[in-house]
Order: sequence, then structure tokens, then C-alpha cells
Amino acid sequence: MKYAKIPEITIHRLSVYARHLALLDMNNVKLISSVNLAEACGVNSAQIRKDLAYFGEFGVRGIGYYVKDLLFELRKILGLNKEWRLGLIGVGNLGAALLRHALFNKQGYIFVKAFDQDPEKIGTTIGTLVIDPVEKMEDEIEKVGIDIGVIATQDQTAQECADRLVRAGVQGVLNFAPVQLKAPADVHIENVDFTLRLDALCYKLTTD
Amino acid sequence: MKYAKIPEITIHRLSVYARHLALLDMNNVKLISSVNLAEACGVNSAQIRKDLAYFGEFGVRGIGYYVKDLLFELRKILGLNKEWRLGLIGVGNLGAALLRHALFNKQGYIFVKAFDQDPEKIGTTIGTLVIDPVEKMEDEIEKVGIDIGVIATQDQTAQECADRLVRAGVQGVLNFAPVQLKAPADVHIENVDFTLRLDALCYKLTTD
DNA sequence: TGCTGTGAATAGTTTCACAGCA
DNA sequence: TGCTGTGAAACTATTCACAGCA
Repeated sequence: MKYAKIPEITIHRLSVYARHLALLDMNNVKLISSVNLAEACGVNSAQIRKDLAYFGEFGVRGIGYYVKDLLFELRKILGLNKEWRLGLIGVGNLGAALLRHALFNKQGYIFVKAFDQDPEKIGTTIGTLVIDPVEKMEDEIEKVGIDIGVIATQDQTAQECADRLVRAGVQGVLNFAPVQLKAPADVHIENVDFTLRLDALCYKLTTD
Repeated sequence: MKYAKIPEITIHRLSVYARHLALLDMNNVKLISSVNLAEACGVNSAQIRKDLAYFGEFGVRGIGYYVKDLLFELRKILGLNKEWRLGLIGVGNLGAALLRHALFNKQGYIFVKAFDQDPEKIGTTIGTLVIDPVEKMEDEIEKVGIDIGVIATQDQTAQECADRLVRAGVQGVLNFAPVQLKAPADVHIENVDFTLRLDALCYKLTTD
């Protein structure tokens, strides 16, 4: 399935396409052309065709793409055709909000563990999850198994958490702390950093 | 100050550099070379020098960059040398977490308004902010003035909120809803979309 | 000497334009 | 006819390599 090195940005766009296709599918749209999909996703239509071409031929010439089929293929490419087990580190404002966020469960993402260092929080429940002490992180992860660690701690503790996740054998990290985490090359880190986005907005608002 | 069209990605990196410089400054580091800063930020040193070259010459040959000076310049370039007034739309789990998030106030970002449609929430207080009804959005924004609207509503209402913000004259939008918002060209939209990041993680974990 | 600033070379990405096929 | 798939062209971004200067 993976012929060449796929650009990261292509993967991000596939995810956007998949999202829009899911919407179309929900509205019972059966067929879409690259031009229409491109318009909805804010890209050039050749872009979409090129992105898809990395992985195969999913369209029908003269017709377009069958929404359900393409959605299925994209979800398979992205690896979304399975359930992903998440572990949350840091149940502060943001962490708790993530736990309660409906979108996760809807999309095949499921939080199976939550850790915090605050004795006041340990043992309390959010949704159906009991908050465990960070000290038990390695043991608990070993026990239940998680695919992705979600770091939502204070900036200063983020690196330490990442190290513990790595030690526990976790290979994927979603990091909400605005710090540059260091980890071995085989560990994948994605940063969600809204302060960077805010800064970019300020730049644009300042210059134009 | 703005000679040519600056790539968006350069702006993002400047923000990362600024963050690291702030850290260095806090630790009383006076001087840093592009090689050292590059290492800390995970980029090539020529990249840093090129990024800076868009805006001027900030270094000293044979020496490097004075941390305080460069930080000051970067903050000026990004427009962070003023206070930015934010308005929150949607005080759900995520919205409330953002309001309580310390980082914002620390960095010159300040929430001055919060709106929600839920009658149960309207009139209640989070921190020092009273939650206003969405219906009053245009009036209230006119009254107090905000620079950036932060959308943290349900996906289905995000576009409507964006439209109202635009009508109220807001030119910057930080959107947390995983939808592609439409707005006039002079309105700047930045998306914070952690589901896209999660999808990218899944792809990487699936393929390697 | 040891750094920055930058032209030139390289690498990567997007768009065009059209052949090929249902 | 009207779309996809794709080679080629255009554009953009990154890295190299070194001149220039404190």
C-alpha cells in the first residue's frame, strides 16, 4: 500500500477529505468529483487526485468517486478501521475536557486510562474512568495496553511524562503542552499547540 | 518590516523560536548561536538564519544572537508586544478549559467575553467572566471590542458563530471545531484540530 | 577564529494540461 | 462527454557552502 515516502501534509489532507466524505455520506450523497471535494476542502482538485494516487486508483473516469468507497479506503489508509486506545496524562482543565469530549469515542478513539499526580484527583471518576496516580503509569499501561499517550500536563512535566510513556513502550504521543518533546526516533509525536496558532493570527492581524 | 510574502511556516517557526528564547531568557542565558537554537527547536540552523533574514539582521557575526534582543524583535514581528482581546463562543468542556487555561493571560492574551446558548450557563461565572447569551454577541462585541473570536462550539454551530463574528467585525478567528469554516478573504482563520493530529498519529503507527 | 547572512544548489510540493477511459 | 490519473512545468522551501565581518 505504501509505495513511496508520503508527505506528511498529504496525510493531513486525506484526513480532511475523509471528514468531508463522512459528512456527505451522512447526507446520502453517493458520488463526488475531485473538483467538488476540492472546493469543499479548500484545495486544488489535482491536489486531491495526486494525494490519492500515492495509494491507488479509487475513482471512475468520467464519473468521479463513490463516497462510501473512498471513505472506506481513506479510513483504511489512515488506520482508522480499528479502535485506538488512548491514555491521558494530566487531568487538569484541558485533560478533563478531552476526556468528556464526545468526538473521541465517536471516531474510534477511546480513553482507557487517565493519570494525574494530584492526590485530590486520584481515585475520582470522570465519565467511566477512575483517575490513577502517575506513579503507576508504567504498570497500568503494561496491564491494559494503550496505543497513544495524550499529554495534557503542565509544560514543565511534559517531558518527564513523555519519557515514562516511552519507557512503558508507547509509540504514539499526542502532546498538548507547548514544548518540544524529545523522544527516540521510533516514537511518533504530534503536537497540538494552540498558542502557535494564536501567534500566527496575531501576525496576520498585525501585518495586513 | 514586511518586504516580501513571508511563508506561513516561517511564522510558525518564529513562534517556536520565540518560545525557546523566552525559556533561555528565564534561565538567564544571554547569548545563543543559530546552531544551538536550531538544535533545541528541531530545525536546521540555516533555516533559522533564513527565517530571520526576511525581517532584518538580528545577529552578530562571530558571536551569535543576544537572547533578550532577538526575543524582543520576534515578539514585535509577531505582534505580541500588545494585549490581544479574545472572545469565547461556546462554554462547553473545551471552552471552559480554555477560559481557565493559565497560558493565555500569561502571554498577552486575555478573554474579555464568553458566550453560550445554554440558558443554564448564561449568567454564571467562570473566573472573572460572566457568560453572556449568544444572541447578544454582536452588541456585546461592539461594546467591548475584541480582536479574536475563539470558536469552541459544537461542529454544527461553528459556521453560524463564524458568520456572527464576521458580522460583528471580528477579523481573527481561532477555530477548535473540526470543520472547514467559510469567511471573507479579509478574515483570518486558524484551525486547532486535534482529531487531524490523532489521525496522523494513527497513520504513522499503522504504517511503520 | 567563529559566527552570521546569503547566493546557489537541491529537494519537495503544487498546479497545469492533457491522454486515457467509462 | 466528463471525469480520473499523471507527466511535465512551475513554484516553493530547505540545505549547502562560503564570503564577510566582529
